Amino acid sequence: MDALPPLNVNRYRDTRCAELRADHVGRVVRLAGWIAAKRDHGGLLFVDLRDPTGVVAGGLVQLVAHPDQPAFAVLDGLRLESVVSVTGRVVARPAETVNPKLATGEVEVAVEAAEVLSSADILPFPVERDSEVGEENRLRYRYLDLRRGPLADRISRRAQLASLVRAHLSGRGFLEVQTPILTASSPEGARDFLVPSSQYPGEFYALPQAPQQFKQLLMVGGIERYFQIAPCFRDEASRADRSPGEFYQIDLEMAFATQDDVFDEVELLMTAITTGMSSKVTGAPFPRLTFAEAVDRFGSDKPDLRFGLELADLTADLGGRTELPMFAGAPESGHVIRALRVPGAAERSRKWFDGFADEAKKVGVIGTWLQLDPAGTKGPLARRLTEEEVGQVVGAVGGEPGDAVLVAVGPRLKASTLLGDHRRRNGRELGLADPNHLAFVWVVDFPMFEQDEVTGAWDFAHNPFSMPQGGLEALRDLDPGSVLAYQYDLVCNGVELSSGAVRNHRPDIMEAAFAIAGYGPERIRSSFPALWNAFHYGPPPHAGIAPGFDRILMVLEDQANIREVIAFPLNQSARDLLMGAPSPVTEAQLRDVHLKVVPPAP
RNA sequence: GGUCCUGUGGUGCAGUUUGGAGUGCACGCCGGCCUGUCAAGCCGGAGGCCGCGGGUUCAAAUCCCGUCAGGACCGCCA
Repeated sequence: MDALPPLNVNRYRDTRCAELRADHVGRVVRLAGWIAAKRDHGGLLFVDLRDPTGVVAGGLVQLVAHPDQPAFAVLDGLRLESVVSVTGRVVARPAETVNPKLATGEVEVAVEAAEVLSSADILPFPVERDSEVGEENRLRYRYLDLRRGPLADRISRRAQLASLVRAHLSGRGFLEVQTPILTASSPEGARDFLVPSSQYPGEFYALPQAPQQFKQLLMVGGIERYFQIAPCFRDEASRADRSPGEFYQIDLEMAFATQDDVFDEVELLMTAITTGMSSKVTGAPFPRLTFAEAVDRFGSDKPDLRFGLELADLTADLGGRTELPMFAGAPESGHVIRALRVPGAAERSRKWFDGFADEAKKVGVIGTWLQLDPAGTKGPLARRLTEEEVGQVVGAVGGEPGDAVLVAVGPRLKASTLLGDHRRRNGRELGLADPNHLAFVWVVDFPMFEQDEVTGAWDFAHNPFSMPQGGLEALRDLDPGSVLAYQYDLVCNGVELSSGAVRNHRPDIMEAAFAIAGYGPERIRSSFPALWNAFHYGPPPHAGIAPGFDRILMVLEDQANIREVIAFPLNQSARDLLMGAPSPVTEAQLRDVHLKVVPPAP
């Protein structure tokens, strides 16, 4: 049990539930808390009192009231979750009634007096009982959900993570700097949340999507190492691991630093976090995969490395060699033939396999398969390939009787990620991933540019401020598609925890990069004036990263949904069911900020 | 912007596939009994526009269309 916080002894209480042990027997104590449960025997009333220490920390004690005391009627008349202050004597429980499930189970408090501090209405859902409750209700009555142990525990772990991060990074010489919440809208990235200015009609602040430009400006300002547990705001759709609206990053940046320097610091930080907050196994240094390897071997830029099931490449073996046009023509059209083993899937329904083929079709890939039925290989490929070729496919993926082999033919990224999605889903369904392992991996060497499929135009694949590998020469001499960026992701158990980069601090290289993306220098100047100007007054080379604070906690706490590690989250559609946000405002408020609402056309 | 899943007393579910009386389970709520429970037990009771609107049908919780709400995913998230 963690140490209890200091106690203010006052008229409400002089002792906490979690403190009560056998050596308190005989003492008269005053406790305050919530009525967690009542067991009424007519001539005897048991009340479980839960105080703010919480059930998780053992803050639950049994009170006993007898009908000859006035306290009996007081407690008997209260609903669950009412708040009381009770005075009574700590007594040892008879040996046969000791409750080993309670930390305080050797004793109970014989109530002499009870004062009602507040009484509760009928509850919208059971608070104490460990039952499933719909998430809508949990969000609407978040304060009741917080009283239930698990969420409260995660919120307390969140605080622990925050102080651990601060202590560690401060100890490593990082300076915590707060950056503005009201700033300027930036043309890149997600949609901004806008805040209208009352002083300047028609002008707006924006909430920062990340303190990206500020942290780079801090580098120019001579701060050598910066960090912040930074709120980030993006007006974008949510996912299970992506909170709509707002989230937190452990934002950090280092001057005169290389990619390896950032990796070293982050490995120290992550190790401090995992050893301090988890019994899960991990090890530094973290392995590194290039983006290309990650896609080729795992079909994902955020692979879960806790299990194998690597993709096999059959392009060289089967491409151009068979009678099948879809295979035969693959190499010359620049397509790949990739295969994934799905353990034990030979007997899956036709619908399941057809579903795979449909998914493939949707992304412009041919999806086909083999079913390694012990009685004979089935599936469309079995009929079309020679026995030797079937053997090649099976051998490449390590297929065993009873498995299925999914095969995708198409453009490299699309064919691979299609199979990568199945790898991830099957890994989850089959329980292949060791839940006690944290498989960190650096994914490095992301491409600098990507090409629009339709127009053929090049654009930045990720952060336009990343330093291209090879600098000016690479931008000048290489095909844009083969320029790599000093851009990296930290991935753990299939979750993208952070993204970072060595920044491009050189205006000349920046101009060259923007030129490839079709932008003139005036575009940089008008879009990022502060950074552009600052970079003309001696910016140091710098690099950084921003691990997602909420996501780290999700992984540590084994939560599938990010709302489970946030005290007051928005729901999937970015509504706050508790506070009722967003909400209309008055005409007067709109006038103040010079806005008129135009309802969307029906 | 799109696809899919869900919506049944206060809560969590079953019933929907194959239309036939609001039929059921657990918890909670109200009342009664009960002196050792700890998910207390026993007896009784109240509580429902089956999310909402429209359609098909002799008949709709059930089938169809629309809509609203919650969730998962795609797009999106430099």
